[in-house]
Amino acid sequence: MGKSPCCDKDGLKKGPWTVEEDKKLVEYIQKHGHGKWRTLPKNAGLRRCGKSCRLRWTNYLRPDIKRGRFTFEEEETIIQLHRVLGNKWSAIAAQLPGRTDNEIKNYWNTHIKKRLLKMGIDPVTHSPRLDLLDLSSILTSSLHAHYCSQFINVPSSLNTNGYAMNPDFLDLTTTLFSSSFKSPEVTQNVQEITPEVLDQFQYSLLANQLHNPPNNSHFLSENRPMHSNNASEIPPSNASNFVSCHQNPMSSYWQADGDIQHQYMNIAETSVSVPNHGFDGSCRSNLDHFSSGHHVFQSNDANKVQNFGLGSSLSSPMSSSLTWNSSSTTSTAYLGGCNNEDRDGHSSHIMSSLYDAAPSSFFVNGIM
DNA sequence: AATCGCGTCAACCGCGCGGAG
DNA sequence: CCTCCGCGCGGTTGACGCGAT
Repeated sequence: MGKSPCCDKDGLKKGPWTVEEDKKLVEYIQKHGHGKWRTLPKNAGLRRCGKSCRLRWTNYLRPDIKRGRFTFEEEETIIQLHRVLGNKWSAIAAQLPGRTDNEIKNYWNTHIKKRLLKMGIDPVTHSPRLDLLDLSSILTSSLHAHYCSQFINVPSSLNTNGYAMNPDFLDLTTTLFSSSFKSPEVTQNVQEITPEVLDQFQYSLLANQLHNPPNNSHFLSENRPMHSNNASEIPPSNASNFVSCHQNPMSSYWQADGDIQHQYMNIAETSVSVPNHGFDGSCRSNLDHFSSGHHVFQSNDANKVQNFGLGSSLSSPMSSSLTWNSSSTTSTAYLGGCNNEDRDGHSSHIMSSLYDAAPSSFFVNGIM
């Protein structure tokens, strides 16, 4: 037996609501409360179906509806929750007072989803995928690459807080990629990354960051020796900068792991790999956190990374890391965060946020 | 000025779940 | 149990506005 329609469709109005209809609905609900949606339109004198009335009320007329653009914090929360909950819009909406599931769904589909895709992030799995990366748009900013590669300090316009750009950042990704991605064994759906591509990518990230600085982030540079790691150092001195920038305690946290402090980022994570000086190319990938056969770091050998590709999908990688050792340094790069430490105990951290266009807020802290 | 293409978002539609009888 | 009903959810549609041509 088929389900009976919620109401008789004949003679019922569809389409946009008029001011008059809104008024009738609001007045009725204020007087009698909502619920009984099937009978509500008749009682309220509306030629609409109950479903339409409910939708109009919950998505538009409800007094606690919040209007206006989504804030940074709201967007960040949506991304985080979507990563955990998927397309459970009502569950996500429950965490955002005044926002409706419909509004969040629309905003996701029209803004966030596109932005993630453009950045090479799979909006379903929240994993980095280079095959989704809109290199053309990113490389547009590589017109500035030459400019960016020539300076060490951030231009004065961005240097108001005395923060200087870490020059080593310019070498970071290229070294790792050129050391690790020479294998021809690039599987299907995995895009090979050449040093040239990476050069452009690396510089364009920087260029994009410099030309589109998110209003809530800073370039940071801080010489901070890390001779000892005790509880009092967690979070480290720069963590407060990060947290305050995002004003969302969910967005990052710190964790001690032996001699190295790890900085994690919970919002959609990206793959920012940070090789250090003296890197000898001996890598070890840590795939423990990956729950599917597709992974970002493909390892043919327990101790060496032969391929570094972006897999077709990742299922819920809560965090992932790439660890490598060289004669002088130990580094761990996280998707979304990185921590470097050399033999002398100096550390550097790189964080990326996916809030704006291509990784929008890099936190570059400390250099030996 | 007219047309086209695209982005946005309110509204619709179909489906499924849970409760009542 | 089974059926019906009310409701909520998520996917999709289509009207509208705006910028580009």
